[in-house]
Amino acid sequence: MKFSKATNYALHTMLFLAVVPPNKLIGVQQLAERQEVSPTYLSKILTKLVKAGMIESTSGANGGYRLKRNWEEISFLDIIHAIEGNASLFECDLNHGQDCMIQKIMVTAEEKMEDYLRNQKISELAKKMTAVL
Amino acid sequence: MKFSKATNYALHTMLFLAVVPPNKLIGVQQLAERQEVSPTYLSKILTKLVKAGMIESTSGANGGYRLKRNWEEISFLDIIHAIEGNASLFECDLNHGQDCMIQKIMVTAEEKMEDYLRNQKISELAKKMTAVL
DNA sequence: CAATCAAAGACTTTATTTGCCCATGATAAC
DNA sequence: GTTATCATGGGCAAATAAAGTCTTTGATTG
Ligand code: SF4
Ligand code: SF4
Repeated sequence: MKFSKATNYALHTMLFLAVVPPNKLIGVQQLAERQEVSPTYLSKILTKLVKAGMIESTSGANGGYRLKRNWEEISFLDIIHAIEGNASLFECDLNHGQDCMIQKIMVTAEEKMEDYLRNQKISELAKKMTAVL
Repeated sequence: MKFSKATNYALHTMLFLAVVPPNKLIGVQQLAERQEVSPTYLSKILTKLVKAGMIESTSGANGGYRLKRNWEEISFLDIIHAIEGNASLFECDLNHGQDCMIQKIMVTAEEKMEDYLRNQKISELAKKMTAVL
């Protein structure tokens, strides 16, 4: 029960892209260096973000990644789901019907966390961070 | 990022012990059968609960497990922490100081979930379940 | 066409979880 | 006291998941 490193990398990447000059293309190498992770591994994570429609990529020389138009609305939860999937944190094999109280409690607990993360937009965090500089 | 099966087993066991006649000793075999898990594995989980002070065990013939005196106060969160540990769900290698906004958001999110789970006592859930019978 | 860069698939390594086996120790019944 | 029962503990094996590597392909720039 831990967030994966992949999620960590995705959050940092998104935040970095949100702070950098808009529409500027950033290569995977530069992103990987900052986070001390191998470019090939980070590449896979970035591809997930592309498929989730959060960033777009440009191949070829001077290519790289940048945020998509709707990026202001992207939340922490969006990023986490893009990497970790949408499955529930709690699952049981013997499914005794939908009115199981244990499941209800566990699912509700997860939703408490998700409700908060859904309201944390990277755009707002980026604003706060640039204000500090 | 998922709750382990061990946590699942622990929750079910605690709830079962809360529904059963008080002070009655239940052996690991009976607990394991209900949950379709091997007794040997469940045994290790139960030992964790014993060490966490939530249940007590009696060796020898007719031995088994039962809840401890303060069991009415035990919450879902207590059980989860007993099994999964107390470490934060989000951790980064490069620790850039305690005022990192990413960490703050992730830790706060986790606390939202924990706040809810802390208020879900197994005693109250047991009450509701016996009311249904 | 040559250099650069993302995408994708196959693969290896590492870590964690889950589960089993067996020896040990405690307790009750006989 | 001997035997049956039951928890505890260590070590080990299998299964699963996470993390990371390598290599090929294909797109774009210049
Ligand atoms: S009691 Fe609820 S959580 Fe447990 S196995 Fe049945 S449905 Fe799943
Ligand atoms: S920015 Fe925050 S979360 Fe990221 S590595 Fe630094 S301290 Fe950790």
